[in-house]
Amino acid sequence: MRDDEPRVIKPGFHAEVYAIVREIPFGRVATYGDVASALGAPSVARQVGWALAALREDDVPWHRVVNAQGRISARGDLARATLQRTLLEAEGVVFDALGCIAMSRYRSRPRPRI
DNA sequence: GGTTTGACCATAA
DNA sequence: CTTATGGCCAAAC
Repeated sequence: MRDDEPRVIKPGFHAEVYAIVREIPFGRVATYGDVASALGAPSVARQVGWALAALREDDVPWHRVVNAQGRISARGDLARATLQRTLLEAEGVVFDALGCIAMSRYRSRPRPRI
């Protein structure tokens, strides 16, 4: 094990986040706020993003999580943003000319975990 | 311990 | 359209 990288020793919050994200159906998306709400804390959207940024597992469909505008939020990481879009399109999710997803169609409300 | 940061959100200008 | 601001809270430093 390497300890030169941030690693989750004792998954607490992130484990919950990952559990929610894993529940998002194929071809559907959820917002950071939706995931946060499913955790019972609508205001922890930032931490959801933080948790996904720290994600190192490959069994979590992180690409199905977008921001409230239906756009990809990868900040400076362009490679990740491109990958996310590619993965979503592979699931049949369509982006418009502005790079937005029609949330009214694809949005999925995660089942509350509380 | 306090401070900073962040894949957010809503609102205002 | 862009930029700014306040709020939120976990993790990293």
